[in-house]
Amino acid sequence: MNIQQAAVASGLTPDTIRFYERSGVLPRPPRRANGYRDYTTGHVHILRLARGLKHLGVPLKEAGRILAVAHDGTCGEVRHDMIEALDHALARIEARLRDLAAVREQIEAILDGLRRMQPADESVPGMAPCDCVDIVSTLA
Amino acid sequence: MNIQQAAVASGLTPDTIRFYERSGVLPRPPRRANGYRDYTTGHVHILRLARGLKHLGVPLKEAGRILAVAHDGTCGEVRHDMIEALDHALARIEARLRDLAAVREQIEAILDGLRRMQPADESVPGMAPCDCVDIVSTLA
DNA sequence: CTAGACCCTGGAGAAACTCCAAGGTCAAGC
DNA sequence: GCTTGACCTTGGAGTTTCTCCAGGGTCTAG
Repeated sequence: MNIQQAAVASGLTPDTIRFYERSGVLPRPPRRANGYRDYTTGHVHILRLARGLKHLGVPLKEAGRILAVAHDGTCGEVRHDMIEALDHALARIEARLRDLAAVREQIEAILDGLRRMQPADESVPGMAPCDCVDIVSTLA
Repeated sequence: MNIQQAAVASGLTPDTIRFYERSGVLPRPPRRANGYRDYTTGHVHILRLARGLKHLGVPLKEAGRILAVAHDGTCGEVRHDMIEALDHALARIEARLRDLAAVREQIEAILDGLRRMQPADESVPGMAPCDCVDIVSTLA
């Protein structure tokens, strides 16, 4: 699998993947005769985890350590520290899930306000700027 | 409420809040006689939304438009575009929630592997580096 | 009235991408 | 075989989004 396919499969971009590799965050995939990177489904698995850690705001340096364990099962770090890092990541995930649920509610409320505003002319985009102070300001 | 309190209440840092304000992403709060920014709970509400959008990776420019609607109910943009932007944000949230759940499973699997490794010497940190190839490599 | 913890602004620095130039590779169609 | 367009490579520059000072003012408690 070439880098483009790995990117699509993992939700990252080829540029990001190359950047991660350059930075030592990702394991280097083997190269084909022509020099192209050659990814396996195992690599994609790691790429997806990298993407998840990125979404959590885990610094690349720490992400690299976690990915190393996931990839070849060796932790250069002490096992105790590794477990701590992973527990930390888990806590971040829980907090983030709560966060996002709250944001979803906020956005749904705003959308609801906007939609109730002018139920007409839905089919006409490019209208004049709208003013919906009363409706949306009730959301605070 | 001063900027530090607003920061704690919203989960952002004072630096980030000032940066957002400088960038035109956040509404400018009133100032006290001494020049200090003075935040209300309404502002905190907006700050929290800003944090959520940041977590989603929404670019600041787009976040600014959404926050403007949430703050004073006016969309300088056309309503249709605004709804589109918010729908887009909602879709991002759903995808992100799925993402994080998957990452949680991945991390739990790795943790499980690490914990099963050496059930002894848990109380002794600072041990030699560990090697757990067999256990963790079964996770892929 | 002093010490410590805030606040302000402006600007430098860092982290994590993102894009581009210059050039090689490949698969499809003529 | 040859062209065309989409991919790949590297290295480096540019952008976004913070993050951290420096230098100075303000506030609260003892």
